[in-house]
Amino acid sequence: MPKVGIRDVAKLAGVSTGTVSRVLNDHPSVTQEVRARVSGIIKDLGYLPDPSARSMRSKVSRLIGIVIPDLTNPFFSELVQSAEQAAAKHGYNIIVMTSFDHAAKEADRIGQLTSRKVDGIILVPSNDFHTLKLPKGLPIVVVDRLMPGYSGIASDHRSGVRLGIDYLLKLGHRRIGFISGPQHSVPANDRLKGYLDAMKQAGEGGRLAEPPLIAEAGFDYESGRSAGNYLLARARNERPTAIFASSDQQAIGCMRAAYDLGIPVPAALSILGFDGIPLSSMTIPRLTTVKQPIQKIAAAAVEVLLNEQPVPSVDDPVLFACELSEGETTAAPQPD
Amino acid sequence: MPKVGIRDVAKLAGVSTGTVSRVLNDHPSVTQEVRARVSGIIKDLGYLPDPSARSMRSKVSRLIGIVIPDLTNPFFSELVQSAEQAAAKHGYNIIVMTSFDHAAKEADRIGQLTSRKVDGIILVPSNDFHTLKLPKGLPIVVVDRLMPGYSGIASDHRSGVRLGIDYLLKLGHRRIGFISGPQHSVPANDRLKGYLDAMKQAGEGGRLAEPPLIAEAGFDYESGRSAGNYLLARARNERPTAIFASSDQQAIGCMRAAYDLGIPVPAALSILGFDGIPLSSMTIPRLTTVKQPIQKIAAAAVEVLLNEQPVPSVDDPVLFACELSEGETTAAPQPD
DNA sequence: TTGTAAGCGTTATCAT
DNA sequence: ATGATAACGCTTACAA
Repeated sequence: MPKVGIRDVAKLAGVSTGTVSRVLNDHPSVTQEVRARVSGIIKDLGYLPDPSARSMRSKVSRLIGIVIPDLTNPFFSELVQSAEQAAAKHGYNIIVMTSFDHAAKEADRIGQLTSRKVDGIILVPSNDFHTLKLPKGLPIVVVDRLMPGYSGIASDHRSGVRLGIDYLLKLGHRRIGFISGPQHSVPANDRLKGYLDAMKQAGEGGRLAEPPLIAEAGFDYESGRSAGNYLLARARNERPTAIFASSDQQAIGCMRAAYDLGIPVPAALSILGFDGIPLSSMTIPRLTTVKQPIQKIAAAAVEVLLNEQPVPSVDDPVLFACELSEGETTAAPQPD
Repeated sequence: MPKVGIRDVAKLAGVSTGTVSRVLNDHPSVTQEVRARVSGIIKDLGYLPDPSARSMRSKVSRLIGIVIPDLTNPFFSELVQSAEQAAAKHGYNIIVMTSFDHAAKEADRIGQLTSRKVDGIILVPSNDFHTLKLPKGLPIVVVDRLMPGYSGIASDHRSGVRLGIDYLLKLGHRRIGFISGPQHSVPANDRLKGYLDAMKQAGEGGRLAEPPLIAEAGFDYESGRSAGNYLLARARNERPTAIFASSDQQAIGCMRAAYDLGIPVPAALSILGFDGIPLSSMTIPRLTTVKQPIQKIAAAAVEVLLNEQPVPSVDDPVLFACELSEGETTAAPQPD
């Protein structure tokens, strides 16, 4: 069966290819009657416009690229899935690419997407993003790890952390430890700032966050575990009664550390995570965590790229509020 | 800066556009000298061929579609990531789509990919795949959940399970429970068969697998948990000393159930998972599991689509061997 | 409102 | 081995 093209449709409908094209693109200047007839024929013939030909003329590919550091990270896979959903609603499709947090790979991926003529790119920059020059002229929205100078969308990490700290304070904790993320990570720093702010404001009541109560680490499980070991390796009345981790994976690593040290959670140690990945509700005990609104972020990113939402100003990113998800790893502290 | 096209390259190189095109496509009939000169100009000008124009003429999009039930499932996200890697090596990109295990959505996605003119589709069918008609003429390789009548690539679930059972038998277990996957799932059934085979063969030594030692469940955490509860809700000398789950998530749910019942793992109960997702090494204690060779599967799928590997015959799928990953959830059984 | 026709940037055919 | 040129299937001025 010879493939059916726009001409076949035109011929059968008794109109010109131009009119068919107008119907295809919802151009207003087509009679209801003609539109109906043409649409009918299109359906009957099962005609599908060739996206390459379309894109070549119109310069619109209906493709969105998304570049993330690691699809294996549940946070990012949920982000991609949400973006796919949002894009599909608008007739767009998603090309995924992984940068492995490697700036060179990332630049390469972005180049590929550019030459693919995608209509926009959703980018979660690699951690050494500073090396990166983004192509001008192609709409790019930076997500999660905001970059100065580019419009971005993310959770409000800072106030999200505050949410968590306030919760711990309310439970009665005073020696609250913090596992921060990697030094150069923007969200990691925002979270750290949130912690410092909140502790400072807690003032005399909350013991000042001294460096010893802060451990720097990667966002991963193993780093969380060793950070936990570090924070817990001191006398009982010196060590934190609660630890706030910058990621759920860290928090789970920290649970492991506590377990290995024979410190019961939450009886002798409360642990709080950040992200709200599905995994967080599968641990034993279930992790209490600050949940990021991933779907909102993804939907907003897509809408910005499709101009359904104003492009956020370069120095004023769109931030979505986090919410606390109570699990079983937090409780009131034991007296010393 | 006016975009640089093939003509610009041709002009500067003092050749025709045809020759440039030949260089672009590694056509053999181009002098080394000319090829070098043209390539140089291409680099200098930063010329990137327009994929739409290319695709329109050549009918090749250098795009591969991948349709999976759920990107949030770590098994599938690793599959997608591996496929992206493999495709990139060949200059191909990946369009991801999620079916949410919904046949209608799945059909829609496949339709989209078809009209996108992707060069091939990697499909993990939804669980009610029987409703599905795959388009003829477009290379499709079915992965993981094999479908009778389509060429497929997967792990050898059956012998993978056997691997696990043999391991448990060797540890001394005889009452080995099994949490199966959903009834209509092909891999679930393969795993179940593997279990029945192995137990049968264990013969007198291994107690015959009666229905009560088998619990049917979804692949998810919650199902695993209730299946675990079911299997463990009996007198100590009646209940299994080891449970083999059909997925890691089930196994983790089962760990949870055991924990809630006060049954220590692995002292009083060994638990074995299946899949080998990253999560499996993060549990407390670390899960022993049968690991699927996801990367091999993804790479093979891509190569089949690109004709770099023979298309597996319709009734003889390519199966890759699993391997056992020893964790801390398995040990010799306690005497009754 | 609708038809006509000129491209869009390549690749492929046919000469040379 | 290379050049000239006609498609590829559609969108979009411009005309009618």
